[in-house]
Amino acid sequence: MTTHLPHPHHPDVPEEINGLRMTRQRQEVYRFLLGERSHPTANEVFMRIKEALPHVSLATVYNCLEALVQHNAIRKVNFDREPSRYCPNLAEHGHFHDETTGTIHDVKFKPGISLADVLDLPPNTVIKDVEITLRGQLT
Amino acid sequence: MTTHLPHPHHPDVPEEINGLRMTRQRQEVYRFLLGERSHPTANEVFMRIKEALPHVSLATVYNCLEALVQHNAIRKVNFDREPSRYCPNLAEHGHFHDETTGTIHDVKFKPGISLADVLDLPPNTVIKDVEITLRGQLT
DNA sequence: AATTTAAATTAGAATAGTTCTTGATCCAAT
DNA sequence: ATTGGATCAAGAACTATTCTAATTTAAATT
Ligand SMILES: [Mn+2]
Ligand SMILES: [Mn+2]
Ligand SMILES: [Zn+2]
Ligand SMILES: [Zn+2]
Repeated sequence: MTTHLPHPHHPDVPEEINGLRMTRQRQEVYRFLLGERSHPTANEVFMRIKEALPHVSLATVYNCLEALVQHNAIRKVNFDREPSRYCPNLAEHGHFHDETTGTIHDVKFKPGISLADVLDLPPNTVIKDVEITLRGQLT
Repeated sequence: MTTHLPHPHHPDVPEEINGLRMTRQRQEVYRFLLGERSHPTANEVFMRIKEALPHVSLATVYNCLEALVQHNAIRKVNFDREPSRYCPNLAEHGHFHDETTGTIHDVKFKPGISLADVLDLPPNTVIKDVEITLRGQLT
């Protein structure tokens, strides 16, 4: 193993996000996700940032993704038991899985809609997180 | 390996469900799920029906569960990447995960509510399946 | 600037839920 | 009774993810 030169920071990603120090690896992961709307998997992130960081490991990609999720910089989304995917859209939204193409699309809530209006929730329920997944076809 | 005596069918489960022949193993899996509201995992089903079928294998439980799901007799529900759980409630409903107790509760939709009323769906979208998951606390 | 301390990264092993493979067994139809 | 297809059982294989341990990097302290 060779020694590494210090990694310059990328200009368009801040040095810190929500108290998380942005190392070079975290920057590459975060920057790639910001420009992606495809909800890539950890492995897809890994293959992509290897172009900029040939020595990066998959474990580090998992570490970076987890750190970014923990600091609310990105979101982790799951479809059934498929590999987890990662989403840079921090607004509350759902996910539509187009079965024809395999693509995933963000779906916004209509303005002014609250879940309590739609769901028959038990009393004294405090909702911390909501997940809405749709499967179907774009005709 | 010893030879097995023929297994009698259980009186309260039909011989066939939606075209799926109900073997003794499928009957035990199905009958246990019908009486459960806890959304058990495959392993929990396995441990429970072993009491009635000591020779049953975990692979068979997975096979039975998959067959029942495929024939719309039960539903498979996933929470993040936790082990899959199985639900006998065929009505359209969501799942509330109580973080305090770890229990899962079915959540009905309010009558007369359509998803198109709530979500800003792209045009020409045909929804085949919806999944709503809530996480929070029952205070 | 050198030293110390802590955080982050890496490579590979380990984990765990699920699926697959293969041979045995069951069952319906001939 | 025999055949053929479905089902089952046991264990191996698979795979996304997590863990471990050693190294490297960065921050903090002297
Ligand atoms: Mn992946
Ligand atoms: Mn299980
Ligand atoms: Zn998204
Ligand atoms: Zn349910």
